[in-house]
Amino acid sequence: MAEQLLLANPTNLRADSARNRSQIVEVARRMVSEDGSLLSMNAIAHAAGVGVGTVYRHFPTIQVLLESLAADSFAKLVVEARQAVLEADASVALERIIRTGFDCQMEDPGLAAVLASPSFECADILDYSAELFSCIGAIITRARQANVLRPDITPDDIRRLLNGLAVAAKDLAPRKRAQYLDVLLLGLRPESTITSRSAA
Amino acid sequence: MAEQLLLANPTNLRADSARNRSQIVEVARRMVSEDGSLLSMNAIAHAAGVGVGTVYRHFPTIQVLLESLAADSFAKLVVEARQAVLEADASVALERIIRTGFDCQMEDPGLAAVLASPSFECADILDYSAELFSCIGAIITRARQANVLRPDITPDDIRRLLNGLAVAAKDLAPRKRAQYLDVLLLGLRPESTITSRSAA
DNA sequence: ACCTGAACACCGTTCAAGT
DNA sequence: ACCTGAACACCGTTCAAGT
Repeated sequence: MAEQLLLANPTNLRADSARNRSQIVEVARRMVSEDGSLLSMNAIAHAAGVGVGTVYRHFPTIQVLLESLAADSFAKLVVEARQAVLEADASVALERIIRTGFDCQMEDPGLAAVLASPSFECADILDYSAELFSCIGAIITRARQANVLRPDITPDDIRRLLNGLAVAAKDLAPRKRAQYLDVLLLGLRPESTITSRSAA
Repeated sequence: MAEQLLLANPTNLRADSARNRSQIVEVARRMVSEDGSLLSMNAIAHAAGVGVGTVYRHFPTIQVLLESLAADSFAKLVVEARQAVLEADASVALERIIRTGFDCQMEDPGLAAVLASPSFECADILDYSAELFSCIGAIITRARQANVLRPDITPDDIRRLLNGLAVAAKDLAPRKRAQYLDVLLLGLRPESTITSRSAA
């Protein structure tokens, strides 16, 4: 009952198990950063000097592995989202949480992949997601009331649009990325608004 | 020398070859519409009652197969793009070509997949792409001069942003899709503009 | 010319057998 | 408890052998 399934960073592991686990994580992280995207359970096992079954023992599915690799980035995003909620100005809060979501995805493509997945399997990732959505919800409610956001936008819309923007901005220079983010931020403003902003 | 490689709709085929080819296309089209995305060469061959080698003879790679399936949609998009160029008003032309690009991708997810691919393999798809880019280029040049488009946007940006929007809008209701498109259209307008548009 | 399908090197995933 | 790796059912792709 008190057992926690699919925990990304379990504790109380046997010494060799913990060693294997960190080996696997290290190898997988290097593989995704090198190769771009595709990672294979068998290849990971081989590179980590471990049986395939050991990889599956720690990460019963590829989704779990991906979520585990992105857990730290996701936690960081949640921390930043909480700070955005505390922002006094509704418009600033909105821009900040969207900018943060975008930046975090650009820093860690693995996080972008996880945020794009239809559902989560790790318990802590589920928690992070709930927390993030709660922050987004609070901010866009305020933003709507302050008339700095289109009234038809939901937290899920923000998630989807950020995912789409991450796809569009993949492999582009920071300046281009900033332009794309600007396009989204401007487009999210309610209709019939005077937009006059200083160039970056 | 006069031989055309990787043609999507070759002519002058032997009778049985042509029959096989249309069988393969038919099966593949049904598979992508049913299953969503993944299609397997071996599965196609089996479902089409044909050897695997025959599938490879007609479509040397999956990319070629995908491009062949999307060729008609792509041609339609190019026709619409040409009409958008003829639009008198620069702003109307811009909105029209973007809307058309989005709508065509929504109608045929296979076209969206092809438009998202980093490079093309079929000769006619390359032609379509060049033509489409030419249309986009002409329109955004005009749009910039008319001050109805951010000056830093290139044709490739339009392509990327439309791809991203297609990802974001996947599986959503038409009304939501229209909202997302609105967000992009608004966001593409130059800064310091009064935006006052009637609700859809 | 075109077609066939066994064969190859890979996947993800499982599970009896070991320690 | 945990690990191993052969084994299974799949991939994409090739190519000798058939008609």
